[in-house]
Amino acid sequence: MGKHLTKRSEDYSKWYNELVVKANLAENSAVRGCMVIKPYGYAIWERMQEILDRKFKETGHSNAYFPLFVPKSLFEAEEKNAEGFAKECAIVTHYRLENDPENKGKLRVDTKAKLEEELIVRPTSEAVIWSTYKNWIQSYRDLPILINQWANVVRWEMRTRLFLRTSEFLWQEGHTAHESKNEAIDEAILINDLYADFIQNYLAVPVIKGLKSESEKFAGAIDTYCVEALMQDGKALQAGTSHFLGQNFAKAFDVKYTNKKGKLEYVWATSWGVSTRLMGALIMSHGDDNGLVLPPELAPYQVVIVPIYKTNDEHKMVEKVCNSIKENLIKSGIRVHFDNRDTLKPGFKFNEYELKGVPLRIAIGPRDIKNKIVEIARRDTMTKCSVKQSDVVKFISCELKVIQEDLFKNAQNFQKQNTVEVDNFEEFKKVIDNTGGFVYAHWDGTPQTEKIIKEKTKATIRCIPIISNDKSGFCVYSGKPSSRRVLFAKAY
RNA sequence: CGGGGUGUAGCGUAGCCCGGUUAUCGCGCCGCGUUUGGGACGCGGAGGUCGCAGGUUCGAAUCCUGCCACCCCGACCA
Repeated sequence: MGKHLTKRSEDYSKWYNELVVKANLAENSAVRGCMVIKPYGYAIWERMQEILDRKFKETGHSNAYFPLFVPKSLFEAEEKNAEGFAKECAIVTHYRLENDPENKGKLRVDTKAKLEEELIVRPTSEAVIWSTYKNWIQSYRDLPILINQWANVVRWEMRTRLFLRTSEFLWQEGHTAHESKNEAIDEAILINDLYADFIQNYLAVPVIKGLKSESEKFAGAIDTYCVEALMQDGKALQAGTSHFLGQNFAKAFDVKYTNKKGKLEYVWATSWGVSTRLMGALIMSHGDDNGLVLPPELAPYQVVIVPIYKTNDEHKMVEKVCNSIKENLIKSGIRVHFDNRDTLKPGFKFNEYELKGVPLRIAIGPRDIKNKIVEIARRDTMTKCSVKQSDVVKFISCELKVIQEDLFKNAQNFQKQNTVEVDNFEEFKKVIDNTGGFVYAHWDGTPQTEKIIKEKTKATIRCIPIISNDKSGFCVYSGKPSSRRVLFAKAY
């Protein structure tokens, strides 16, 4: 697989293989850039789903499911949205195959089965959802609608990249409808904050919250809020977005409600999402030369127990202690895996779980049993220590918290060390070209300047940060006045 | 779609320039035995449309033409 990866991700190929493989759908298939998510990789995604789902529900949202296919007429309704996604859509034009009389055993498209209206495979679900909401909303009493869906979407990207930009990806997309502008804006901000909290406290990846510039915002949005993370190679990754859609979709799909005064009004909307891209963020934030490093909050199993023995009798004895420790850990709510496979040597297992990023490893052999201790190894620091068997649960609960915090602190330090303020264009170019990272610079606020900077340096405005105590200054490129700095970086 | 490159076993590869027995090696896989506190070792074994199609030739993985797929750099993007 190595040869099919980019130069950079070749470094990661060792542990990509543990999580995910590039789909080999068919020989010479035109479907490119799809990925098969292996069980261990999927378990990580499930942890993300579990945590996010809980948070959505805590904030009043419910799950629902909408169709995969979007009739073209619906897709076209919101002009900017349609325009923005038009170039990356898969389109269903026929609904039947037939035997090919000239090519025995082969099938061909039945040209008689052409669809009246083409179906777009959803690149995002605003169109289907808003055409449905139209029928759900009549009165202010029907609002707000706070719905999330877990789904797959297809975006026919010209260039794909495992995790970060696959043709098909899994995500959640929230779509809400509100009575007032402010309520919708509050919702968009609430979710952006929720994403930041999730990514920082669970993935242990520090993010910068902000607003997208005019040219970077979502097609069809008034404002796009986002969280931006910095990867170890100095490139930025958009980790999540939350859009205030204004009344654009309500107008496009004619979604009106009667307010308390009996007057008809268009509803206000938001949409927001995070995707399997977050798994890429995880890999590129914490991974090291030995493989993946998972934050305990997210690890499918937080602890792995590896037994060590020579004889059958020793195996039985060790197994018994392992099982009892496993039970105790489970009782304390710790996710634990006891790897009792007897076809592999302990050393092999050590390496395997390091590759998989399991935060803590317990090794137990005859020697430990005699001394009533176990050996515990930390994945992130690669350090080992001995712990009394009676203290294992306490020690591990505590250590998991420490690892979670340390991972975040380390990533945060990295981000700080790779963030600079720059006041002239020469310096700006130098930083972007050499060290990469986040660059705070003044910008005159025009799309033209933004575009020129992108052309000259490949750096884009990642966001206009929400938190800023910046003084006014002069645009790093044009020298025109600027009220504040914005965040530039090369992005994935 | 523009520029560059690659395609040989499940994975990674040698061979290609300069055509010539049965296509190389490592990992992995299967069997037996010895091993087991940091990726074990020995012996034996299985596994190949050399990307596809055509051409040149007595003979093609190797040379030529076309096609396909993939990778890298651009435009696009979560």
